[in-house]
Amino acid sequence: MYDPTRLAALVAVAEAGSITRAASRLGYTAPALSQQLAKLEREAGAALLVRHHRGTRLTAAGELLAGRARRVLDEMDQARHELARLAGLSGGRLRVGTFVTAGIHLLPPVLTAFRRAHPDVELTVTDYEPPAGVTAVAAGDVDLALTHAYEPAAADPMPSGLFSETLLVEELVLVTALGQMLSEGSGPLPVAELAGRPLISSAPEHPPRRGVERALAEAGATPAVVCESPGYALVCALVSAGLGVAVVPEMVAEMSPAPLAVRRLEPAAFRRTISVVHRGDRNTAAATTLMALLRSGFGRASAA
Amino acid sequence: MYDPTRLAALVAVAEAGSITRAASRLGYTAPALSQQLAKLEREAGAALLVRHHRGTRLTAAGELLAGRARRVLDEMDQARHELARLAGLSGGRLRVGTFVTAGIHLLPPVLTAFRRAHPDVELTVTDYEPPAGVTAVAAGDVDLALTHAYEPAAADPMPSGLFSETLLVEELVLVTALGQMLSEGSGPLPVAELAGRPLISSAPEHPPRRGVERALAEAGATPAVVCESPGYALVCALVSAGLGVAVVPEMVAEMSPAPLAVRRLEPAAFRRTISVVHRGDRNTAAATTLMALLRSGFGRASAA
DNA sequence: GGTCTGCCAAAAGGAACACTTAATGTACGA
DNA sequence: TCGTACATTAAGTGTTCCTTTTGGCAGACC
Repeated sequence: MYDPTRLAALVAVAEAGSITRAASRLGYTAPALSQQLAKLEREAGAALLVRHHRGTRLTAAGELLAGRARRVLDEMDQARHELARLAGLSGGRLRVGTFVTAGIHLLPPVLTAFRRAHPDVELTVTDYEPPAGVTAVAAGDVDLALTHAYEPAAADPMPSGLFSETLLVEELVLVTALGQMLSEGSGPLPVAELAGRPLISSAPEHPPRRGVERALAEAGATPAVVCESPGYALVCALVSAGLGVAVVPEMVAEMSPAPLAVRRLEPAAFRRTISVVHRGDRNTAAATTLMALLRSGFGRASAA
Repeated sequence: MYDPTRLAALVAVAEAGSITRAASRLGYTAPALSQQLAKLEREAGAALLVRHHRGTRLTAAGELLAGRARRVLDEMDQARHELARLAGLSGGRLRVGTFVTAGIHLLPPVLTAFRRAHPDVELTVTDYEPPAGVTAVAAGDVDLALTHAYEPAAADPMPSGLFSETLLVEELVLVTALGQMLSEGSGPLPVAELAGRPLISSAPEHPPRRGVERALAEAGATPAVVCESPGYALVCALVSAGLGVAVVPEMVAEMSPAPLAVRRLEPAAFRRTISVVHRGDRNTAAATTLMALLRSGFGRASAA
């Protein structure tokens, strides 16, 4: 059972004439390819390459295996195309709406997987802050959209003909600058402890988070800075710089490029739900496929 | 690029009718196969399997991919056979002589690799304690033989028509029962410290180790038990039981099933060289191939 | 002759992957 | 209601693979 990646490496060397060139053409470093080819030679039980001082050629055995390799790679390519055609995806397009955070942290691996399986589907990603995503699906501007809803808050009803499926529920956690963690212990922090703390908040009248901001105000947190920017990049940067604390989704806290200290809150009253809005029976095949990937993809994300 | 192992799993499920049966037929557990198939489905971007309550069937997409998979696996099989034929190995045989320790610790992974590449070569492994291995190659009883030579000792000259290639040089180290390590420190132990220690030794007149035993006697070690058994399994067992200390090859000390404390000696005068004895130009193709595997295989063994 | 350049290989460290066992879920038949 | 058969989920462990760094080697060039 030869690893097709290694077979592709062999073919690439045959065509490029050197390991280094083949590696850069495939997007690897030269040592990586050298190791893989050495393993392939061991597995094949024969010398496949002749190392020249001006490149690398294939031996007779190498040419033979490269020939079979081309056929193997061809079969796999055909399989991919056939599967795409069977799924009715070939040549179609897929338009995804997403809010900023999901677009940064969640969507990329899923879209990568989709693209690998269906390279000829035209992909479009558009940024919509909720509830604009729902509107976009309703208007037919996108095939599906990722949205979020915060608790405590009232859930907006779905327009008729649209459906919402929950992908992930995550807690909101407290983030502070490193070394500024409030009080002792590592367990959940009572919300009351936020009283008097300078709070970096989203716009209080920003619909999705309205309930959260009000609850924080009731706990006695002191508004320090109000961020009007979509997403949490700015909030995290300000918190990391020591301007105050903030309550953000767990995923944001963990993936933040700025260093942050993270702490859960008690009681765990703050949550956000990430959902995908779609058209149900009227979904395109591409949309259905992406939704399947979203489901398993988010399963992995929550496990990590 | 579909992993051929996963493709084989899909074919196996198609033929077995259930994941559990396919798994046991392939030598895996059911969860392993289930996970691999789930990944294949994600990669393919389509549902391949229909989970019944009485087994698992393939969907149309699954059947399609399974068909391509059969062809891919076929190509790989053909490639293997062609490579074997090209190497002149098909239907041949390979007889290997080895001393006990190498047969236990070094040869198995190399033979496994050889067998995978050339399943139709008839393999024979025979146990020869040096210098009988050289004689066996000279007599044509085996195609090649692994032998060892200890230092200090005189190297026997090769009979004409035979050649010896060094594969590995390893130090001899001191082993004791756990908790009985002599003196302090973790650096190399001066040989003089062995004076008066009870020594588990190989037969003093056993040719390969004669020089080693004599040097240990000169250092003042007290013979406690003399082992006449080939290999070091018995020596290690006695040492581990606390009957005395011993000086054994590093590889033996590290791979011993009985728990042992290991310490290097100073000066590092004791070594053994593991070589392969062969016929040079008159080697069979199979022998040449195995020697290539031995070279890279021992490279890995020394790295581990 | 000495230096530079291009190419390949070895070593070490970190991230990802695949396997295992154990536990959970689900439909069917007695 | 229980027992069986099948599949999945979860958690832990070992291996694999890729990257960076380093070293060696042959020809080109000054």
